[in-house]
Amino acid sequence: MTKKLIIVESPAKARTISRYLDAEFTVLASMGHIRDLPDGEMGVDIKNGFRPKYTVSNEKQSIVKALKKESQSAEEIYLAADHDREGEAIAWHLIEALKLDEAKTHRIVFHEITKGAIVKALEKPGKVDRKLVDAQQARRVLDRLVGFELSPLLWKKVKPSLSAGRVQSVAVRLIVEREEEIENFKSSAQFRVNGLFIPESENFEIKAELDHRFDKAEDAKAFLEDCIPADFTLLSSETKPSKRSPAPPFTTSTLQQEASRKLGFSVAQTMRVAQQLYESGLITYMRTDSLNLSEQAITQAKAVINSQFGSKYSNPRKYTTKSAGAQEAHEAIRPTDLSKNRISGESAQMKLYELIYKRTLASQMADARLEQTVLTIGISSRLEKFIAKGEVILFDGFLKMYIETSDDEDEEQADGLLPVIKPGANLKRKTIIAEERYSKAPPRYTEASLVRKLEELGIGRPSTYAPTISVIQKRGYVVKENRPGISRKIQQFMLTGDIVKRSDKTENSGAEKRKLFPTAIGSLVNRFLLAHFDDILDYKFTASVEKEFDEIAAGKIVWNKMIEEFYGPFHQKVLQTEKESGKFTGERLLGQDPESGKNVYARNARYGPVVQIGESEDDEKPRYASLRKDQRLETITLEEASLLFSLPRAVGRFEESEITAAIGRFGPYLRHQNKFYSLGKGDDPHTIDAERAIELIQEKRQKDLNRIIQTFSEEPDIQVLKGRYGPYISKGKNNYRIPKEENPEKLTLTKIKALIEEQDNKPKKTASRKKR
DNA sequence: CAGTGAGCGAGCTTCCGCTTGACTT
Repeated sequence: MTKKLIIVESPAKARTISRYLDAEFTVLASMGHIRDLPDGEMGVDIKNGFRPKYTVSNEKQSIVKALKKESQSAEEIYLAADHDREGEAIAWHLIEALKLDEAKTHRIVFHEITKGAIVKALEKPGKVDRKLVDAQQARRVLDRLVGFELSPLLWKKVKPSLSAGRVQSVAVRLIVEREEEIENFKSSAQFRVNGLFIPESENFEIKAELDHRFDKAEDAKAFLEDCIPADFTLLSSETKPSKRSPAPPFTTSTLQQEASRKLGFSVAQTMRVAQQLYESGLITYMRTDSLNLSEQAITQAKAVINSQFGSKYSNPRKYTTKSAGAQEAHEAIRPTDLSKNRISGESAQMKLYELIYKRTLASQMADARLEQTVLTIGISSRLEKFIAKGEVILFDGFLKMYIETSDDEDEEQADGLLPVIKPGANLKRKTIIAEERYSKAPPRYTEASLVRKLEELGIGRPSTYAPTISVIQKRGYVVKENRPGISRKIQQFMLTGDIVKRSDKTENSGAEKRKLFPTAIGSLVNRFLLAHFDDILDYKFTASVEKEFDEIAAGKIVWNKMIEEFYGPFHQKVLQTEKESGKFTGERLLGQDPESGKNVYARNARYGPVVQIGESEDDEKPRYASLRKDQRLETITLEEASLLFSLPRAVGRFEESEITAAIGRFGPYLRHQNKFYSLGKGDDPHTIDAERAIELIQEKRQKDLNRIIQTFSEEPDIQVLKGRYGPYISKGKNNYRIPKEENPEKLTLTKIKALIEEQDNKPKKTASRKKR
């Protein structure tokens, strides 16, 4: 009975649209692309104009079948995939795979899901733009050729199962190069001087910083001493108005960044929660690069702001996208109903919704008006000046709703209100402090800041940011980790009363939380690819091929011609690298071992980076030692290598057995009678002596003894122990729960055996189902 | 959990960009 069929990409969209239309319309979803290149082979006929071989994957079979059935009975078919390159291709694949009759098939597009927009789109149907489809084919084939020729090369030259691609390899490069920048960064210290002053006849402290920083401690100290007899006078007081504007509404990338900074969400978590909100109809589509808000949203925002804060807080705005390669098929991410300021549901959903709600409304609010005041304070004994900066909010505007955060950790913050005082006024000095401050290396990437960088370079799309971040971690190129910083001494001089006192302190610097670090294999693959395929690893590669895709879409060049021009030289390089270069281990000659005179190398081996004494070809096997986690193949020195070879080291004897010290996967440890004892921060495996080692062993034994609740002479394998999560039963390497109602001290051996039996046989409890 | 590091050779791995469930734990 259906007469008209509309096909969109997402089922949530299909549901909404069908609500707006009469029963003569059926709206179905294609669930994204319905066909693609096959999984297990290249699927591109290189000799015949790069003709792609498209297949319908198993998981899409049932969708295609359903769409086909419905389309055969429909009088008119409207293909309403997104209005961008991929959407156009989806529409074309639908025609091909469903064998649609061109005469009754139409292409329609809309950028917001409102009744008006859909009706308007239906009124002027068009045809699929084959040139745009060709541009998509070029994109698809290029990515396949690059990925499926470079990856096998890596399997041969570096390690099996690795991968390379236009997007992921650049993401890894960014992280490797940032690490190198940090490694090469030379931190320098300068003395910053801050003073507290009180104006005459005022009861107010002014914090001011000196307009000069001192390189040397003695200069900083001399300055403070000069300040002892000095008079302080206000030289000038300048006030000027300023304003601050709200941030635009969210795109995928900015949502990921803010959710990471404000809520601590990973990129994948943000997308998972956003998807839930989208499917519940609470927000618009979450994979978008558009800043656009629909007319209806802007109107509703205005009404909500007017009624909640008054009309002077409202300032309807339209934002335009600046980011490279944006395709703008959707709206910005916003609540579907701006009158709903909170939702019920899981905590993560509520938090993310609130973030989106506030950001959207704030983007439609008035600028904040501020007044900035700068006071300049002169010193009678010196030429330098103290500067105090103050900022007062005259009108809060959007700040009432939302304040965007920044990645920059130590942004200068202006103080609040400063008193009105006249130039020429005298000020009393309270304390002046000169403190050493070290310059900071560039920050390591977080998942979200890496996404921002990729977007800036025009690499990847909203739908691939999260998968890309996860694939480079899955391949082992990159790890997300916390790392402790190092504490260092800070020199500080303080002037109070008439005395300059030295008062040093320590600060912890360089501690990292959930940051991305390159692994040994990540750095190695990056070096290999850069050495042979620097053009593809070029940060501008995507931008330059995108330009050609645009030319294909404009009909200026033919798609397979463009691919041909790329593939020729690329494939030559693949062949040449395959033939001419051997296995790539990143081998470096560090020098000679002073004992044997043999060569010392650093290289990547089967289980990761090692240092090696002697040649692999020699009859006598080389000696190996693994690198520590904080050491890198590219930078390790001969001295560091010889230190690694000094482990495992014999420390002494205890109870007739040898104690050895070494560094393992979990840090430094002692080994004695096949038992392991972790070394803490205070002990170094290279220098620890027998006395200290025995002390540690006995400490650990005592601790273990305290853990024992029950043992059984007839079954030495079985023990009842106190653990981190309460008492438990241990048998060999397995652990077993003790039911709450049992007293662990009184458990009999028979009862224990029954518990073990019971838990061995019963599969683990299934987790409670997720509510929907 | 605290080791390994060679080579043989079969059979496997891999890209990016659209979109959701259907599977476990």
